[in-house]
Amino acid sequence: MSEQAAVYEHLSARARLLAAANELFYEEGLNTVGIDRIIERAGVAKASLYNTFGSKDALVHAYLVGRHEARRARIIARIEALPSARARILGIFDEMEQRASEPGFKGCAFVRASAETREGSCVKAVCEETRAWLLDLLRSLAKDSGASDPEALARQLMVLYDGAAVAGQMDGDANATRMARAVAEQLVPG
Amino acid sequence: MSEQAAVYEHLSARARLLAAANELFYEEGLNTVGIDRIIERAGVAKASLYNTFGSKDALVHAYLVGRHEARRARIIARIEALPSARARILGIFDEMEQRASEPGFKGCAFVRASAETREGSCVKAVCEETRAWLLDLLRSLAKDSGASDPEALARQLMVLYDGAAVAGQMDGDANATRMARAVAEQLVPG
DNA sequence: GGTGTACTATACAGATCGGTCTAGTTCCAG
DNA sequence: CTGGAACTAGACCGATCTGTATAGTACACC
Repeated sequence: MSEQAAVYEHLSARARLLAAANELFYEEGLNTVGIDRIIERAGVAKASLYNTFGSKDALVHAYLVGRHEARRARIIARIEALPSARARILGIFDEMEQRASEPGFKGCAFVRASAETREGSCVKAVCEETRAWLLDLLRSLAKDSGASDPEALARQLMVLYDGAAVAGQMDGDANATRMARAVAEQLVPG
Repeated sequence: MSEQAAVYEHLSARARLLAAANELFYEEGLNTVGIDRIIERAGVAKASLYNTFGSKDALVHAYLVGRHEARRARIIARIEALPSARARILGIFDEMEQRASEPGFKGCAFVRASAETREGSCVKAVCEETRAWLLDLLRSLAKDSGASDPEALARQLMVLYDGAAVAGQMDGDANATRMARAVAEQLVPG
């Protein structure tokens, strides 16, 4: 068992594999990281990976589903107590700023994943799901905010959100998220 | 020579390799596409690739440098005749909208490339170069536009630009570029 | 005609890829 | 005590990867 693997000591093989995939796939890319690197970091036998997930593709899928659920949970936890639609919208950007400030932030996992998969991949479906969820949330909040054109506002906020993540990925700082938030403040009424 | 390769008929081996790399790397990713696929589409012998570029990494680098120069040329050609800083800023978004409307648009090549390379790669340098160029351009235009805080405006426009490209990549339409342009219209004075 | 350059075709090397298989260990439940 | 589930270690498979080496072709220039 590697040094890295010791961190996951008490977890099941499945959880350890997901934790390792979560780090390696996100940091270095789906195709750059091989099965061997993952099982080494997870401290798990190769047979366990194939018993649990069946294939690398399935592990990739599980990794992305986990990312989607984690982000959803973080955003909801962040904004649920906020008093207004406007505050909740800005809270979404605050949540990203927090993540972008942490070391190891590399942008949106779904954008990264979709950059290295062909058209018909199962990755695409998860990406669409998570984007649809976020757009729905923004649309709902835009409506509640009293915007004159909630649909357009939601899409503009989505562009800002995506742009902040990419700029964070490429430039390695959280400044872009503050810029995006500043623009959002101007766009959202109230 | 494959069917695809016939397109590049009159070009040198170097140009054909770059053209093939430009399609395949962009569409499917740096690590997904192997040398064999590239030389097949280029209709070129493997030895020619290694005589010309020396390694796959060097081909990747040349591909990205070509992308950078092509984009710079397109943007400059698009905005040079425009009458004001404001028009030139919006022209940058118009240029992207045009590209995003073409079939096969998959977002920013540099974002895609950086999503599948480790930290210390030579890809990083080209990405920084092209981003620095665009940010400089936006900063200069923001200053000329008479904005009260040109630096902040430039960075906000950069977020919008990045976001538009990503949304185009993920959603497969040019609508996001129009949304980004609409926000830019609000931000730039005049 | 002869020489060099640019190129092609293809076999090959060594590493690594995803994935399978066997054999053995640990440990809890009946 | 026994059986089964969960897991480990590692050999192994065929395919594919980047890169090299060999041998030969087409053509321009002197």
